[in-house]
Amino acid sequence: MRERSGPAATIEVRRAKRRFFARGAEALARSLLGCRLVRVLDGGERLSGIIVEVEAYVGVEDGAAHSFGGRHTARNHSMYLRAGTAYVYFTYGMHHCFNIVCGREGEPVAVLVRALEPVEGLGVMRGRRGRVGLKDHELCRGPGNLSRALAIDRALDGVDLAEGGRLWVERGKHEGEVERGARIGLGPVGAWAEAPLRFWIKGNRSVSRT
DNA sequence: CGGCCGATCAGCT
DNA sequence: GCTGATCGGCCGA
Repeated sequence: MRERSGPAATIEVRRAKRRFFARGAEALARSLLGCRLVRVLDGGERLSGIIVEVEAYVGVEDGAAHSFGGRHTARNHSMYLRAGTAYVYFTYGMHHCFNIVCGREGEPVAVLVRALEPVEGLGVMRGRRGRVGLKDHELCRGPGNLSRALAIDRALDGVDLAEGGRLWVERGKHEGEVERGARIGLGPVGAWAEAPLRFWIKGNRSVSRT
């Protein structure tokens, strides 16, 4: 069986507006697959990739979410801002994870973007990853790697994707099947550990796990 | 290929 | 003091 090698999606150069983000995490997660995440660096370099893997964190009832039980701290404050806000947090002492806030205003709901298929700026991404010999499909595979490749860190926590000039989403469609399964890396959070809230494009090589 | 583990630090108990 | 929405190197099979 042959792996697909073409791009995962057809992109329209149409920036996602507030309304696109203002819905539940599971619905947004599915719709983000096939969209393009675009990042413009201070120097003007443009980096982008097609979103191929996401996880939904559905709100205060979600035992695996940073906002579980209404927890509201300095770290997760962005989750309480309006839909379309970036929630970027630092974890394991060395990695950043990039999320898109969704839901109704004030509801701490978000989608974690776990992997991209690189489209623009692969050379810059490769340099930023700092590891030699990476294949294209490894550049943005995994939430920490994606953040590193696109220069996403806490400086972007709280920025508005529906307004901002350095980070946004372009609507796109993909043709592959969507698969779903348990989210990755969760601790003992009961039934929430098994909830099938991770979504990915079947067969795409940039997906972190299959 | 799969499991183990260290890195490294902010947030929380 | 412990743990984590991770990653990659190392080890053994």
